[in-house]
Amino acid sequence: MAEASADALVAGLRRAGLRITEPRRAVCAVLAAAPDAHLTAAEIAARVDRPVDTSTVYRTLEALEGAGLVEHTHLGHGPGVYHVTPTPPHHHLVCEACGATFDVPGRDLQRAVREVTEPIGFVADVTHFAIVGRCRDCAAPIPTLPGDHGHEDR
Amino acid sequence: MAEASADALVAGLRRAGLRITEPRRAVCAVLAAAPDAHLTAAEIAARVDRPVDTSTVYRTLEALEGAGLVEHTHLGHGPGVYHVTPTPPHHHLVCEACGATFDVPGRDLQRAVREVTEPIGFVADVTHFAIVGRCRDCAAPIPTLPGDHGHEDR
DNA sequence: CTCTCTGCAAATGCTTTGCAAACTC
DNA sequence: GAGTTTGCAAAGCATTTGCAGAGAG
Repeated sequence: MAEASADALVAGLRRAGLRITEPRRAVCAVLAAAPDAHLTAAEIAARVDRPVDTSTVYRTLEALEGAGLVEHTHLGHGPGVYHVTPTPPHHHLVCEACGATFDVPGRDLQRAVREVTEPIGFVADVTHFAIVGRCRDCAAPIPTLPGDHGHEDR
Repeated sequence: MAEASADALVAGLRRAGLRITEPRRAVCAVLAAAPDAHLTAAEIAARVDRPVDTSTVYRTLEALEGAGLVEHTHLGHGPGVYHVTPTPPHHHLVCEACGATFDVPGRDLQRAVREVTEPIGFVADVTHFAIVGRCRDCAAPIPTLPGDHGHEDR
């Protein structure tokens, strides 16, 4: 088991003066079990052992986020994804074609972003939104198809 | 500046083999009238002179986007925003506190992003998602400086 | 025992879709 | 006239909210 144990998340909730319940424990367990994954609220609800209502999942995630234990991000047009707050800042890349996601260290990006945003006094949170594009497998092939604009989404 | 006139948008639709209708003309006019704004589909529907159904607005925007004349972006948790494709690639900054949006040239950012994404063969579209954070007024304990940059839309 | 949290159901906001009629080419 | 497009209405998702009862402290 990793450092970001379910217990740590539960402890964080307790520290925030919130009550510890079975549904909350279960959500924490799911998050802790996949510290590197990007899970939607629905996925979390599905992975939980005992049935937990979607609204409870959202409320729990909201509580965890408020305590700084969890972050949520938008990886595309779909639902938001949640994950335990990572120690090192990182950025998300999402392939708009196949939906694959990649984590990249935010160090270099953070520096570059700061160069652009600092002049106007903007403090950026690089981790919150993803950069979309196309991964290696989806980018190169199919240069031009006859009569096709190549704009398949979804 | 390349005036993104309504006629240019209409011409683009025609070039794409699509039909020119009053609703489409009207949507093009609204977009052309605010080339630097980020409009939601609902806002476009509201600004149009003759009543145009929301679904038609979406379908028209989809057509314009497919023709490369319009882009849409997610500036936060809310609805997506649309604007005419700008000549120079640029990026969006959104203040999570006051909602102000800023455009920054994407040149430097694009380069930095490429450094990070190229090793894994990822082709990024930097313009699609916004970077959230806090603008000078909402973030800085620093007193106000003269010569503010950035412009508010929305 | 008190007050928070849960589950259910219904509501909300954004976007998409089916279909017959209207319109463009 | 043929094939797109439109408007309308309704369906889909993701997310939020009201409320009575269950459970934590």
